[in-house]
Amino acid sequence: MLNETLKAVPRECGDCPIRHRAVCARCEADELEQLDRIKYYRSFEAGQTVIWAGDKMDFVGSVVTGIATLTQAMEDGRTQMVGLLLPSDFVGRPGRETAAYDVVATTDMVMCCFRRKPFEEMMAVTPHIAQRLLEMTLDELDAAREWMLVLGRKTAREKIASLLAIIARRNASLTVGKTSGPMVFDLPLTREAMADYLGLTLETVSRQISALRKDGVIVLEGKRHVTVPDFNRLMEEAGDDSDGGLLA
Amino acid sequence: MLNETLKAVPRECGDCPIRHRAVCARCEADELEQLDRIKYYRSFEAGQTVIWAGDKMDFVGSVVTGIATLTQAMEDGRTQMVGLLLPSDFVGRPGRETAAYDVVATTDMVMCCFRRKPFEEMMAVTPHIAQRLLEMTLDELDAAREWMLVLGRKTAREKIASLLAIIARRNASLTVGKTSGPMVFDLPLTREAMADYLGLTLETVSRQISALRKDGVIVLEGKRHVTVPDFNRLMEEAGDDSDGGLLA
DNA sequence: GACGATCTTTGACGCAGATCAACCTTCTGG
DNA sequence: CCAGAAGGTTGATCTGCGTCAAAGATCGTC
Repeated sequence: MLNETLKAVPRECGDCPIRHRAVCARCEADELEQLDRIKYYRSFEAGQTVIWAGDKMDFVGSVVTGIATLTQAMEDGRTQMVGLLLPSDFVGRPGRETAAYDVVATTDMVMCCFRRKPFEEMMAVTPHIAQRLLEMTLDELDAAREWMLVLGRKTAREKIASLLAIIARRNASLTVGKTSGPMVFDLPLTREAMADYLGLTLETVSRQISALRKDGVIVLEGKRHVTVPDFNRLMEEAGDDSDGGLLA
Repeated sequence: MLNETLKAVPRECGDCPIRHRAVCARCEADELEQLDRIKYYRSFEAGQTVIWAGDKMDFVGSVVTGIATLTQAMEDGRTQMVGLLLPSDFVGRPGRETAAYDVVATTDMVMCCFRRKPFEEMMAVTPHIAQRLLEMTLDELDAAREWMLVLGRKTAREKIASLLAIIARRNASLTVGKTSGPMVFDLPLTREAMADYLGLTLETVSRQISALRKDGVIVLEGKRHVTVPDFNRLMEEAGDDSDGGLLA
């Protein structure tokens, strides 16, 4: 059965939490109105599959709240996460009929969906949307390339530290101010999902998290609640130069 | 000193080999004329660095002929290739001042460059360019995600087979027709560059290529000239499903 | 309050691939 | 012709992480 969050769906663009970051960020009032006509909200529960790779996909959309993952699987069951979708991230590709990846909600999630055909038509005549989508896609490409370095060249410990740094930094970007001092956040992923993200096994993930805890790089309360007393220390463990990669 | 190829630079858009595939693919005659005013050709010799990560970059452009690589390096020297630039591929990011990655020519190469500022201005008023760039960026993102599966989850043998399959398929897409029968091509990369592409050491690359040769998956003449007698066999070795990923 | 389900941790062991090292081939330049 | 550099191959050994296995923690359900 649906919980409270899931039922509180219908919204106006005016008070949308991702209004200024999503694909519609640059739209004017009249453009929002047009979008409004082709949009609808969908809710997903944690663990629910949004779409399977290969399925027909007749919508595109934005994550409004919650987190989803993009994963690719081999026939023998090996899987690799290829995208982590946070609020404001875009799902689907204009001009493509079928989904290229499995999309799974890892937390309860709300999406703002647009019917694909009308969205494509609108994109063709609304530069604001295409421009914003280009910008977002370029950012994603940068993130994917950063991730390729992690997958290809980093040790297990560095991989875990990199993931923690990415999550910590993202949370910091939401919590304005608070430049220094310990960072605190909850891991939105299971150990298995982290393993799929990093190209590791869940056992190795568990071991390396334990090791980082033992070495004082992080403090754990329960399995998911993390405190990072010294972010620079974490960055060193991740093998990144101190200034830090500046991906969104 | 420059060789013949390098000196044969100046061209007209009319007889440009990448006219229909590059960022200018959708441009009309008048738009080409505009582009012509801000464009210039640059030649690079094999091994030459086009730009270093972090350097100021006041142009963007397309690879016309030859091959370049995009690589990312860690402080301790570990490097990961994050992009392989073939003719028609775009270099640089509108709106970004500095290069994010090292770009190195691996063969003699010619680029068609545009001064960045005028190009950005033109993009803002020329939907054809922005649309084509979006399309190309989405394709690159797909390729990057395919690559993430390779880096994160495939064995050394599968990685090599995957790389060979990608190169073979690309060559096939240029050589029209010829649907079946053995595929023949030259490796555009050294063993070390392949290692950087695949997150391996050059020794492992060498060993796995030897193993694939011994098992009859490929036939080698010299170090670089490869024949693939049975492409489906190669795909199996790559761990991909037989239909084959359909990235450009 | 016992049960199963899901997630997590930890240990023992083995192997794929890294590391270290030697040597071969090809090419360029003096 | 020889020297040196660059690219490549192959062998011996080491090790980080995967694999297999067992058990703890937390949760919701009957």
